[in-house]
Amino acid sequence: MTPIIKLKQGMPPGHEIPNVVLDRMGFLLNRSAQKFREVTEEALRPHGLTGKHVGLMVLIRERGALPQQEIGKCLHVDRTTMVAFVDDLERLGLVERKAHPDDRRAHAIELTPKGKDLLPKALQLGMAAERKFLSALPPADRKTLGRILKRLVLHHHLQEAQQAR
Amino acid sequence: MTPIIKLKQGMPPGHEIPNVVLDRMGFLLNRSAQKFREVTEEALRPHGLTGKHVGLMVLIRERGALPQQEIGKCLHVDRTTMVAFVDDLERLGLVERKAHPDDRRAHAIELTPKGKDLLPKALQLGMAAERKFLSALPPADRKTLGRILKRLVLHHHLQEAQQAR
DNA sequence: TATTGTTATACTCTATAACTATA
DNA sequence: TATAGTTATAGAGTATAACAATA
Repeated sequence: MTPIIKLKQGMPPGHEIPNVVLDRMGFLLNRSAQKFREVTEEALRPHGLTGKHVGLMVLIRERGALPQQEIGKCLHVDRTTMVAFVDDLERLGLVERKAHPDDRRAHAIELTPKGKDLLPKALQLGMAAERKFLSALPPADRKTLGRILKRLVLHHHLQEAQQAR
Repeated sequence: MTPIIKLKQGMPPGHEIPNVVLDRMGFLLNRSAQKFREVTEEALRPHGLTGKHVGLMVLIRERGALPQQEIGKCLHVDRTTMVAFVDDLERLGLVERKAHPDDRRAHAIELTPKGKDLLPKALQLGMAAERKFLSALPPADRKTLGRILKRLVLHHHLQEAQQAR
């Protein structure tokens, strides 16, 4: 005999996220960021890349060759962490540490031909993952989410830059 | 001589976040979640708590004594990770592992009087941190952000629950 | 003296595998 | 046989301290 009152589709009873938790911004942001990373990494894994790697390459494509710390300051990545990221990309043959023309301490990180070649494909995979991640939202909400988060992140970035002087 | 054209306030030249980066949802979500955690942890540090600890306590207050895995499923925390969280809170004297009435394998995690006492204060600190974090946004946007993220997180939670059968 | 890149190191967050005591 | 809790362990992600080369 099938029960007349159905359980909410696909939800094991008792494991719903309670509202006290769903109303906490920290929980929402953490879960969202975590899930997004999962989806993106799954999409980029065949190329041995993460979203951060792709972001780094996009930045270089837009700005031209940059020293590691310059990249780190734009992407909010520590200089010691930058070493590993650039190591990864260099090992994959996607970027190269060239000599910096004005400062012999610094490197100029450049995209290799292979990097320039792969980047559009990687970006495409990343954007497909993003669409998949946002698929539950109506298009207007996707745009709104981006707008609000952008404002929030810019605010805190600016604030930290002011404190750093 | 003061320059007539002022730099954008507080922004060291060249370290703006480029638009190619600001348009990536992964970057926005990661930075937001990371910054939120910073602000929250700063507020709760005097009590030796993180946002997750407070979330755990709130859940118990709402639902009553629960086994660790039950809590973990609501908060999306692995059972091995739950051990450490409950250890932390027990060490602080805020929760207690009681015997579960129906299952001698399981614990019933309860708030101690000290936990019940501290929780409102901890929640208050957490919410103040949240307000500080969101202060750059107009009130309507704060509400909208919560609504959109809630929908997103619920969608993925539901989807994972369906796949887990 | 300060800065770029580097290494070694450590800390947080999280998950996997294997164990124990129950069910 | 499966499950609740535990332990040991390992992997990401990130940061601090100290160092060499250079500014």
